[in-house]
Amino acid sequence: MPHDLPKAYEPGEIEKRWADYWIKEKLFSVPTPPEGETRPVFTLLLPPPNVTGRLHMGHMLNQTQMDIIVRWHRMRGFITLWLPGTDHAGIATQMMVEKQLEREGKKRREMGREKFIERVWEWKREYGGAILDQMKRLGASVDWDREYFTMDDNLSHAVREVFVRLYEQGLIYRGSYIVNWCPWHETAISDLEVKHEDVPGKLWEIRYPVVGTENPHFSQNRGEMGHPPSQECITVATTRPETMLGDTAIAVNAKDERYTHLHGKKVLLPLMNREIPIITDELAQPEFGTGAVKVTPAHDPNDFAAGKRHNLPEINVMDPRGRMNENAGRFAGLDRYEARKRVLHDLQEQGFLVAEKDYALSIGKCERCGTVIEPRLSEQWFIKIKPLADRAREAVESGEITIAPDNYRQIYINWMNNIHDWCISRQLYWGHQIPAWTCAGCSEVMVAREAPTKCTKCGGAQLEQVPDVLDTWFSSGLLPFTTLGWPEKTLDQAVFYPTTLLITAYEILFFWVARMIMFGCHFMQGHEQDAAIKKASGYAGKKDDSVPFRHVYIHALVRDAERQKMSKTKGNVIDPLEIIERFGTDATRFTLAAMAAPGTDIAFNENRTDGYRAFANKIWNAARFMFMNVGRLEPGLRPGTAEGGCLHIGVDGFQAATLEDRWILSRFNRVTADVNDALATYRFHEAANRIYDFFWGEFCDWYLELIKPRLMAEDSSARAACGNLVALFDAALRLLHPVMPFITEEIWQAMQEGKAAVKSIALTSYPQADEKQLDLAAETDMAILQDLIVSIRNLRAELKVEPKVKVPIELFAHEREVRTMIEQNRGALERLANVEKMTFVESSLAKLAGARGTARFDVHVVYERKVDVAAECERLKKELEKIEKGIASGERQLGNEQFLAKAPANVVENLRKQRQELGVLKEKTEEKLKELGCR
RNA sequence: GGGCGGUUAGCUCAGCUGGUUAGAGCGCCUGCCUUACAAGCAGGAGGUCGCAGGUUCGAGUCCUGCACUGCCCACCA
Repeated sequence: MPHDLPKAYEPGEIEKRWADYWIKEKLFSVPTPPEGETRPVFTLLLPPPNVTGRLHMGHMLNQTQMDIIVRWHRMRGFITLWLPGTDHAGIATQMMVEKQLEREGKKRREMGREKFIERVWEWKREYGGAILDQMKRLGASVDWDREYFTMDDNLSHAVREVFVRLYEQGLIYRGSYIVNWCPWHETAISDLEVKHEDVPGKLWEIRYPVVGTENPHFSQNRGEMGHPPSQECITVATTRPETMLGDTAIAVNAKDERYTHLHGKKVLLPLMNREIPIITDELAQPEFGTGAVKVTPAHDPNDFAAGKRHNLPEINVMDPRGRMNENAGRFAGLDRYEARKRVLHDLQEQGFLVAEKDYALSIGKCERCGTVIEPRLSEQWFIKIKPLADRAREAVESGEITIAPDNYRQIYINWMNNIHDWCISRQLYWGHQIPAWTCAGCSEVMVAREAPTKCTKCGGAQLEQVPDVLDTWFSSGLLPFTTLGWPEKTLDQAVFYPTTLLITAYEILFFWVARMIMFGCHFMQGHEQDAAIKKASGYAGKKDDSVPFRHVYIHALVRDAERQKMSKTKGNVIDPLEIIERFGTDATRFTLAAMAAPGTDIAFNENRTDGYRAFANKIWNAARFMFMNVGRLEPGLRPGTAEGGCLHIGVDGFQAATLEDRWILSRFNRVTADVNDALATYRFHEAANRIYDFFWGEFCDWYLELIKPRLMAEDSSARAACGNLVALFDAALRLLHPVMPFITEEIWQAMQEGKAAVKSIALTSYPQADEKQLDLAAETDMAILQDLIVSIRNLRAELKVEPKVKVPIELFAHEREVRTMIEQNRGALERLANVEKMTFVESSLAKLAGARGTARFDVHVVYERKVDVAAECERLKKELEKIEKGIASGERQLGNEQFLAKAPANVVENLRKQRQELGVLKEKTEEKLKELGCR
């Protein structure tokens, strides 16, 4: 194995090389398993990034977590499928191409649908792969052979099938309703795509004269805004005065006595000079404002509902671009805001404007372009959501799907309970066109799998497909089964569906996760009951399940170092590729993993990444140290096979010959148990930190230092140490691999010298803890030895012993076994504490200057340099204070009968032991204080 | 208007079901190029765990209130 690594750790070159290798060798491709396959299956669907996307930190966190989990499962023997793909992202992509066209002076509508779509495909072919290329740099171990695009033929076919089935089941309907309309995109968008923003605004009060009345206060009204009319008026308030042009009623509450006398009368709509009725409806609440409200059914959802109740006309006064249309009289053609100004001006001039008040309002904006949403009446397609949502809620309530962290479970359930019908049609070109055709003759609308040739109603042959396309989330909601071949019945579905896990950001819990659950539960009901598939797949015992996945893990948001949400407008976006360029993918991945405590957002701080690059460098140099020694002592030595993931004593070349061997083996098993445990519950930070502490703080700081003397001996014990080193290093690399795939691959491959049984460390076994390899005695002894070494280093520092000078020490051990243990590890002690001569004495040394006492031993550094008495006194006093505090609290508890009665035995036992040790320490410390003459 | 989270060392954060004297990294101070690593090694300083109550033998951890802060959801003119 004398494989020399370059002296400097340079992640860039290494990472690029292995990322290419993994793809070229198709290491993570998962063919449909053969008949009779019995290994457990792990399936994960990559949340498809938009084709227009550029990799950001959120993606990277998401992918790091997924890749960790995926690699971990693969190494534990699961058939592990991670399915990648991209989303056609209707609005986003169309916008991108439209902007491109704009620069050429072209417009989408002028170009026409077909040409435009062809243009989008061109764009997609050219730029659409960017985000997946960026993913490759992250090391994501996805199956590239199965890469999909949501507009692929097979997926589009599935989308049509789903649409038709839902329509046939009465779960899709079409109609004119108020939708969120984006005047910039000129399309409807769903509730979820509207972002609300609180802004200071105005509330205008307008009065509508009641037909056939006199204003009793006519004369007194002079002096108000404008010239008041001579009739009695009803005053209403609005934040969108331009919509008054489409008013078709005034509503008052039936219980509101102020207006009883006006029931059944009409008002004259100002500016439009249209008579509209006064209706009684609960829409008007007596407590609010004047208690009267204008009703504009075509521009407000509440008014729309009231309009339906009273059979009011619906007058749409705006066109798709947010300009007033022909229904707006002389305001036609004006932009809605210009119209607002003019309307207000005219109202005031004519005496109808009563007041203008400051008012805090929440306005909805299009999440993509920021244009203020116009609630607007239009014909759209909807999914009747309740039946789907009920089942989707149940799937989570029943535990068929788990959602972690737990609080998101309730959020999900609440949302499902308050859900509204989903508007799925978009007035875009780019997307899955709705499989519905309109007859030019009789206007009949037909939904069908293939284009019909003649009208089912009138027989006419002039049919045109409905121009609308489907909401992007409609198709992505189907991915868990459509990517596995649905609507055909496939072996892939039987094997890989339900997928195992979904890891995603909170942001798309409703957009995507909820929709997948609804669609999955609906369409995959009973899929596993297909006997033929079941038999062929060999998965007969698989739990029946229609859900798209069994577990959902919601990860945190990545913020900037100041905890601000990253956004382009703020200009605080951290580019992961730039971070990777500077610190390496491994260090960046490690940062994200180490900071990903469930439930809390991550403030990305590159200082941390810098620290983890240092960690990678540490590993690198430890490897160089290993190679140096192995090359010298045991060339040709390679790690064992590590079948089953354990560190096999003997088989894998590890021999627990010495204290440090027993200790490191025990510690390795502990860290292994902890890491496996942490990953099982998505505690990525814990997994990462445990490995970090083990590798650096135990393996490098202590184990490597401890075996150096053995390695230098050049005899059989040196070769044994070599064997241990290789076995441990190999195991540690496997443990770390899911988090830092590149550096572990590089070193592992070097260790294998091209003779490995498998093509990558990714295909080896993950370490599993073995309880039999835990060694409490070794851990206790090692702790004492470490304590002793640190104590001596401490004393040396206090005595200001020159770093290079070896000092003699005197030791007193309270117990014979401790003395024996120390004697047996004399070499280690002398080396690590820079000791030259060790002498045991028979009585306490604690009170001597240059000495330190613990409950187990006293150690005295023999050195003539005068102790700094004042500093020593200071330190001792502080320590004594601490000890006394400890004793006091221990005493308090141990003297408390309730405590003795109620606390668990081990707690009491530990406290007693601790109390006793503190007693010894206190005595020693006091004695020493006295000896030094401290006051 | 509802709901959820955060507040622990100078900074960034751990601390899972309450149990020894609350941890890490970075930064800071002191000393070292000790033959894997100065991207390193050794040692050190630094915290009344937001505030006030309560439950408990025992609270950073559970409960209540308050303060500050962030996020999500909501068709009130």
